[in-house]
Amino acid sequence: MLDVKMVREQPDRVRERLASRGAGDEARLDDVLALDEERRAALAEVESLKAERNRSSKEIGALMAQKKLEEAETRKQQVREIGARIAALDATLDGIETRRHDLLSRLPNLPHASVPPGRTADDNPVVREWGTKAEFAFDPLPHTELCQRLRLVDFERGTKLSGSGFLLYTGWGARLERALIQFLLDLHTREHGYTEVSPPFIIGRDCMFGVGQFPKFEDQAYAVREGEDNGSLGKLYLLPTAEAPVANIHRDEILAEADLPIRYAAYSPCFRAEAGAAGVGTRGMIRVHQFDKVELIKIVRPEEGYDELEKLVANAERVLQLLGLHYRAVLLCTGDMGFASAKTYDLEVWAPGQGQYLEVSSCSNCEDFQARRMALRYKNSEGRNVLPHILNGSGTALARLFVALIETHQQADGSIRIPEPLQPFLGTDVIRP
RNA sequence: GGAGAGAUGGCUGAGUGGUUUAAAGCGCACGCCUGGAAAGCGUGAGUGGGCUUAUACCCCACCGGGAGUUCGAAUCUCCCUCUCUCCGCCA
Repeated sequence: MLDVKMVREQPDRVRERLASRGAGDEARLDDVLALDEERRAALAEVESLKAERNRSSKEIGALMAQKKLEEAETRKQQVREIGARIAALDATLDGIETRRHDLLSRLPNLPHASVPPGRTADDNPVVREWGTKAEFAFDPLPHTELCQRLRLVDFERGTKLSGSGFLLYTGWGARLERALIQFLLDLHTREHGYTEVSPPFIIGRDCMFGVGQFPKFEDQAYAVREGEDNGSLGKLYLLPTAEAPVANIHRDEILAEADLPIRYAAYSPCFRAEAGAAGVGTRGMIRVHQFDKVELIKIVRPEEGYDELEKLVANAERVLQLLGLHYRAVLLCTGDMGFASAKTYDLEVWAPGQGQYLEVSSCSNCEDFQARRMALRYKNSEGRNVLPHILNGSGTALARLFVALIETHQQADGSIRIPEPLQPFLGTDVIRP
């Protein structure tokens, strides 16, 4: 959520930054400003009436103590009228505040000044490349073929169980998935200084609102029904990313400055309805309704936000380097960024069997956008409450990493060579048919 | 799932309709005292919003959340959530 005071004081800058996203959000800015103005006018009026009522009620108490009952009755009648006006104004004010909050909560974050202008993913500059595209003396197979030959994933039966977009990992495939999760968690906790947390996979609305998933992207979430028909549908949701619960761990708290920076690493499955994306790139494991991910979350002082973002990206890149996977880092342009983010790097790993790069990590600094939504603050050395920057990054998403891994390290005999750092976790150096 | 008890500031805990602008204690910060400390004494200290150059003053709201009664609600009524104890069920 944007700071209303900032919107009020720098409307032109806010308008320009919103416009740079190219989603037309700046069109709603005038409504926000008008509602804000209305709110403050109504607030001034109702507050002065309340002050008057408070004074009068106190006087009535004094009159009654002095047994001046008739005078007290007269005053009561007067205050009753004030009360009626307050009730009416409060109702008006409530409507204004609801509309203002709703509008404001649907406005995306402002892109940081260092974010390149652009409209689509084609405008994202590549900021870094590591390794080179794997060369093969044979025709590399796509992961779907590899999975079937090595019995790593049973696509048909996954679909039988839960519909398209759900995977049944089998044998070495299931074991590889588990090994990757453990490899990632150990890497980030032992070498990168993150504290491991394991959050609930079913979460409340407040978590979804806090990170900016709700109210705008409600149709993307799976809602959970508790029991048969007790009306609880919609209160709880399957998490779309561990970012949602983990970033909210300290919601509605005032941390000490010494608590920062906070760094969490969390494994979770991620559930995404992908409404409207049916039939687009749905083959195999590239786009699915459920995938595993290790997510990294940081809560830091604003002055350290962007240094921490660079470190976060480096932590995610380390994963791909250790697994010997060629990748590139791109900086998302203004038009391609997510709702809550002020600046985002994506890591795209090369998948030889696909002949394309796959997004396996997205690392963002959301600045204070989420902290404001969830009322997360820390007390600084001057005793003021400050909104920290909240960062999130995939470290990394698994189904696609799995794809890049087996496609990159496939060998002529149909086996998969396992990169050395992963071998202790999997218990083998090669997966054979 | 059933029965009971409870939710007040950083913590403990008083307050059951009006000087409560929420007592008191502990803890905290600063000052005095001291060679230094402890003790003692004094002062201060919550969150959000409005006004404002202001993190000054003043005003509004906040005693788990929401609705209601009243001139006036921490206090009375209703609903919800959560915590604790006991019972049942259960990986």
